[in-house]
Amino acid sequence: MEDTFRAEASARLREAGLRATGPRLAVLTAMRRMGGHRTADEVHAGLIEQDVRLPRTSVYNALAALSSAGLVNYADIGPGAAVYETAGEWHHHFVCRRCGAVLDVPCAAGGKPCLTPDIEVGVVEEAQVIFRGVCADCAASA
Amino acid sequence: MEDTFRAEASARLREAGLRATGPRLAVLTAMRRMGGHRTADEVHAGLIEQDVRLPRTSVYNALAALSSAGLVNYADIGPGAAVYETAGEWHHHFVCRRCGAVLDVPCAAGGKPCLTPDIEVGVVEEAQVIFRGVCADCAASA
DNA sequence: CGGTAATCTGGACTGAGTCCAAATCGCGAT
DNA sequence: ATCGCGATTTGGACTCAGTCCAGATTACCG
Ligand SMILES: [Mn+2]
Ligand SMILES: [Mn+2]
Ligand SMILES: [Zn+2]
Ligand SMILES: [Zn+2]
Repeated sequence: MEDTFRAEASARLREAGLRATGPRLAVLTAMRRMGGHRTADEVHAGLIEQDVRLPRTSVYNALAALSSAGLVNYADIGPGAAVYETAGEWHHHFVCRRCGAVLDVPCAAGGKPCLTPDIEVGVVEEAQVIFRGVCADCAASA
Repeated sequence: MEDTFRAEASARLREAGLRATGPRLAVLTAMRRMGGHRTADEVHAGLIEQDVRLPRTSVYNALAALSSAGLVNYADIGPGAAVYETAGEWHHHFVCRRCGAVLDVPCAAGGKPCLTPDIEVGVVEEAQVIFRGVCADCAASA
């Protein structure tokens, strides 16, 4: 199970023209174990906790590679804050201005409808939708 | 003209429950003069160039206030990169991964399903859409 | 005009993200 | 299996946008 998981990941990395290296598989495994939205440093800490010693820089490198291979999704949550999550159903994010919570927001039309701007700007590779506001919990306690 | 501009801005700040202070009006004036998408530090530099001495922190404070008053728009362009622009027609942005260019993308008002989440997450105050890819110029020279 | 709370200031600080050159490793070719 | 080379990792230092704080100022109300 763990092995088939790593084998599949390796295959997908190579499909993307990337090498299936130790750090990349380690990061992916850690992310699957931790789940949810994680910052690069949280992933790093998670690895250390499991006695998987890996330089912080390598985590950044691995995340970039995994992201470009489509194995993890990247979400820019605000200045100086980015989170990663294992790639699943495409969705958007809601960020609470008060508590910083990040909530998943299903994409209304399914697929990636937002990938098509109304004007010709170039090759659009991804569209990120971020809702900002106050989450239900914070709104309640105010 | 310059005076009516400042008077209007003052009024709009007060409408938003904010004080019409020197730094805020100075920043807004500088942004109008410079135009386009500007980082906080570019605004700061622009002010210095006009012999308007203002601490960097104050520019950040002013931009936050102007943003919450709706006089300038804020766009999160990537980790550690945010740009501001004088508020006009609401629109989205395309960011080129190669050259970093930021292009305006008109918002097909109402046409984009993603602008309204279809689950209850809380009070949504804004939805930001960021397209990432390779701009036409960069695509041509490759 | 004061009084007062909002805002400004200057400076130090934080920490996510980046950069680089030497060492290592994955993998296609032999 | 083994080799060779280019992709990748590593460790460490570094950058610099953004934040934080406490004392000085200032806008605005009565
Ligand atoms: Mn998510
Ligand atoms: Mn714009
Ligand atoms: Zn919240
Ligand atoms: Zn470009």
